[in-house]
Amino acid sequence: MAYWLFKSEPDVWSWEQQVARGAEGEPWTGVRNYQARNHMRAMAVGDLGFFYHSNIGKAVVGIVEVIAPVRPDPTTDDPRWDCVTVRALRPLPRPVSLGQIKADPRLAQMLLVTHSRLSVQPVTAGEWAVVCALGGL
DNA sequence: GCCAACGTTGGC
DNA sequence: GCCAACGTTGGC
Repeated sequence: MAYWLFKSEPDVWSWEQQVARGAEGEPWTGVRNYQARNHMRAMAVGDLGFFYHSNIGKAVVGIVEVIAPVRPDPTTDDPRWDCVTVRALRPLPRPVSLGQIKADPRLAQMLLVTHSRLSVQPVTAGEWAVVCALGGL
């Protein structure tokens, strides 16, 4: 199983909205970047991901699970773009801020730090464990 | 609100 | 295939 990080601006799509979708989940649409798309193509059902609030909040706030494999993004006719479906699994008891992540030497290689604009990114097992611990899991 | 980083587009 | 122009992202 692999680990990922999904970025969303909370005034566009927030963790609260994701939670409200429940077990049905929500397609992760709107990705228009090849690298991010390729990461979604590499996902498998059952993979886990962090839900990160960008711009407002700037923190990892929860954990989602990939529940449907990659398919064409229904929000565009452009065949280049795909989406997966994710459902909220659990919130982090304590959201982990970007500041905390940047301050932790164990997380210095996180793509969130080194490639801050990438909206869907892989997370290593080590990084996953550290962020979960910081978040109170 | 600003601006740096960087990805995409399109002319040549 | 190069590269300038342009648009977007996202931290501050």
